[in-house]
Amino acid sequence: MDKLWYLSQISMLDALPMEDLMEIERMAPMNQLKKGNLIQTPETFREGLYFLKEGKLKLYKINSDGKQFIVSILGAGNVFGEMDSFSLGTRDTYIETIEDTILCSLGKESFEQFLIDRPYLAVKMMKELSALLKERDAQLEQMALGDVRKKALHLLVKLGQKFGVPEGHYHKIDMSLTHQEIGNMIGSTRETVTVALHELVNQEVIKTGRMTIYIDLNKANELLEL
DNA sequence: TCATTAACGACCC
DNA sequence: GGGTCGTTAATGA
Repeated sequence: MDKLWYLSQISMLDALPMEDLMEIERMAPMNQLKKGNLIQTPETFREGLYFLKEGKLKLYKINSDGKQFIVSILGAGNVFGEMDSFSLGTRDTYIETIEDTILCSLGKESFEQFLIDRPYLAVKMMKELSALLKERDAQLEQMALGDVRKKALHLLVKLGQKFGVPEGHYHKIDMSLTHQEIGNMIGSTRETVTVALHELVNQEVIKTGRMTIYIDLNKANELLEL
């Protein structure tokens, strides 16, 4: 597959002229990684900017009890990384591939110079960041005020919007999702998630299969409005 | 009252 | 046999 095509699919870069994409391509080597690969820990942190071309990553932290909290799931087209001038908040996180993944990395020096030469890219990055903030806000509200059923539903809506592929009046969430992982994402336990999902199935908001979930986004949003 | 803990059993690669 | 999923009784905030 063409490297330039991948770059043009990355939302933060999609406004860039072709010549800029070609320059990034020259600067940023491409890495292929297998599923289940731990690509960063708080100890092995490296500055730089990373573009996710294909596959999915999970970003998570581990608390003192050894419990895992999944901060975010990134898919193709997402960007992560950290350096002096700005931060995407990934410094102290573990980052692990949950699918076979193609990653493109840009060193700190090359990117900062690239950004200084192209102010319009900085504006684009601010838009990305503010969208991210807004999403975090909504998530925070659910985490603070909702019961587990609402937290789970809100999470599934987000995943459905990001990774959903239409199938009938449902969206299939295109990734392998265990109850344990959902628990890790909303700060709850597997058993509670199982019960909560079962209730949602009874309300016909979602359908479940083994490690897959289908969600009716319209019904789900109606339910969250209440 | 809602969620966690702990435990057991079933199902399926 | 390990990972996933369903259930339930006891306990906690």
